[in-house]
Amino acid sequence: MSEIIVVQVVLDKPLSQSFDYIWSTEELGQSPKVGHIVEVPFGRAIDVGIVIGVSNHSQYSIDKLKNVKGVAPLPPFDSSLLRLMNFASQYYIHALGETIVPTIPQMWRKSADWEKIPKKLQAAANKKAKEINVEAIEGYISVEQLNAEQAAGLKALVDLSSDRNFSAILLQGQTGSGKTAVFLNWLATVLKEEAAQVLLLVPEINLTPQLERRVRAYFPDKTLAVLHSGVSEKQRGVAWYEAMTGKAQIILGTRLAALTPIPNLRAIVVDEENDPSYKQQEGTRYSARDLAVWRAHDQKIPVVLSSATPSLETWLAAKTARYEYIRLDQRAQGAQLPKVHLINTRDPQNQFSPGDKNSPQKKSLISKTLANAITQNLQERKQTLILINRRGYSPVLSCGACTWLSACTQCSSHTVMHKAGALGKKAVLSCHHCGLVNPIPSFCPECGNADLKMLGQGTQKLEDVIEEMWPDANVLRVDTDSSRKSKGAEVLFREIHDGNVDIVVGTQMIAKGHDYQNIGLVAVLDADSRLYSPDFRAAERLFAQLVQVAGRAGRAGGAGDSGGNIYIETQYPEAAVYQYLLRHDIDGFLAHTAREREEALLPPYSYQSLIHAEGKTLDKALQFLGGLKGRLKNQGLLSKALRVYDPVPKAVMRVAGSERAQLVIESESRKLLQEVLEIIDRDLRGDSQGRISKTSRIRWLIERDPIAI
DNA sequence: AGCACGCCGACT
DNA sequence: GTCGGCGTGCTC
Repeated sequence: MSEIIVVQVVLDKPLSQSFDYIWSTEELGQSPKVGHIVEVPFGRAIDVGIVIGVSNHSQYSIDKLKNVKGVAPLPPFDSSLLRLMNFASQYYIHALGETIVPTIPQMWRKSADWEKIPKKLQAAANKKAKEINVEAIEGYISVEQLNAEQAAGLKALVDLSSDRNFSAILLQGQTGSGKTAVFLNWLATVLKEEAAQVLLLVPEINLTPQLERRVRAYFPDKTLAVLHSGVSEKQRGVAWYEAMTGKAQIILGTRLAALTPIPNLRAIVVDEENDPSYKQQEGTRYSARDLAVWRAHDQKIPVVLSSATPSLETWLAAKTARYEYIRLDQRAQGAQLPKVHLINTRDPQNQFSPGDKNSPQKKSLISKTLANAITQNLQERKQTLILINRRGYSPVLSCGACTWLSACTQCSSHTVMHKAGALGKKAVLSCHHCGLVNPIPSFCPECGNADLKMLGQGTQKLEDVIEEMWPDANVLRVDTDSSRKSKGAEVLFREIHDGNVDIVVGTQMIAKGHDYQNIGLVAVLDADSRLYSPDFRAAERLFAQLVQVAGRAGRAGGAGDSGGNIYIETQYPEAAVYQYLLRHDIDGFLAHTAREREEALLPPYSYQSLIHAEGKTLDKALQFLGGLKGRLKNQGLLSKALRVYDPVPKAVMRVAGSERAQLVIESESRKLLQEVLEIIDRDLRGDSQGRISKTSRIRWLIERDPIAI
């Protein structure tokens, strides 16, 4: 009888250990390899897991071991991918199985599907062959079409990446400076190597069919694998397979693509690297941007971080020569930077007075100065984009007689009024935190008064106001509600692009990566509201968003074109974020922010971590974290070098019925922080089942490098 | 995490 | 009498 084979398998459970199984080579038809995706019985269920070790003995009694039931018809994960997964698991303090399994597309997680897979792959291949023939017709943008600056940027990139070594490169340039053309041309040089594969990461909302088409047009003879949550499960499964088997040369996707197996990976691009959507906010809370840099370093390949407004982390690294630095400062094709106008809403001159003609019936966020500018822009037959960061009709309903405000029964937040037709047939109150939708009461639930008023305004109400102020204009609303109703945002963007719309009202969604041709004016109505957040990154995020929307204006660049205008309504025009924007001084703003952070010892001058706690009552959550802090203190772990703050309630303290608190830990030493987080993990696990404390019934979570505090 | 097992409270 | 609450322990 041949020797027994035991494999260690990790599963998608919050358990740090692996489980041993018998591997029957005879039954499974192959010998085991680390990285195999397998199906195993676990408890009374059948689960999918990853082989992380092979041996011929077990700590566990052999006769209690169960057999591996099946192996996925896939090559095993290679060692470099497993290194990446191991790193992510350790760094983000999440079990290995929980880190790996969710990155596997559904179709490869069920053995029932495994048999059907050859057929599916063939069908997909046939379909693809047809598509490519159509798309190859589109234009191929060659090196020759780059301007001098772009060509120099491309040459610098090629030079930096020619020696098969790690380098991280910041490619910084304004919207319209041609960053995309530069890095696509660079990727083309990398792809001259026959089997080479490249990874192109884009933020969530940027991965549009438009961009996909552009990439396809650049690389008509390469296979493209597109990975994001929007593509169907089946397509995702096929794309992932093509990436993993080397069939696809270009892997284009959102953050989840950062963890795709890519055996011949030669280069990575992270587009709009500062975008917050690179940070996963559930499960293993990784930063795809950071993992991309780690992966490039581990595999000794170049990674390009591209942005108009780099994150402070990246910008400082480039300034201090830890990263390479390539800049594109010209706006291509003679397009000018838009002129920035700050409208001080506290100045009565800017506001409507009751007698003004054109004054809206309803009280509106649109100031007189802005209204005049919009009227003029309409007369010039250019499109207007109006941004307001609030979905719905009215952010809160209030009682005219008492102090009642519409609030969610499950969360500590107000419920937003949505107009009839937006979320259902009738107008409703909806909670944007838990999704709860309730009918609108006819009377105040507190005092019975029937006079309920709407406070403030969202996209829906603004749409009404605009239709009233400019009755002849075609108005289109673009937000998650309206794009869900029609067939996705793409249809709406098409409308704008085709010039069927005069005024667009929408959330930040409309600012992302779309090349509108005829926007003469962009207005931002509630910019200040984004500064009220206690999060120290609020200004940095607002600045990046404003630069991005400003980039939407004045792309037409026709002869004698004024280059577009952006109007920002604010009560604080003197605030740094607006003043630097006024001068288009991105580096000035980043330098200013860097000084502030350095003084306060905030990231990137320190590293942070967050311990989340969630339970039945706020007190219990706070006590739980307080207890943890006490134990850390007793162990002598608190110091000037490792600061543990007091537990505090979260900004939205109550969500879906449970109450939440958090605790911030901060250190200048990444290593020290890591060590302490591992101690905390062990401490909390000691009294927990998975991630729920046994004694206090508190659900807890350690988050590394949080982006919102 | 899921799930079974087990021990106390108000109900057809 | 029992249905079901959730505290406790286990999963190779």
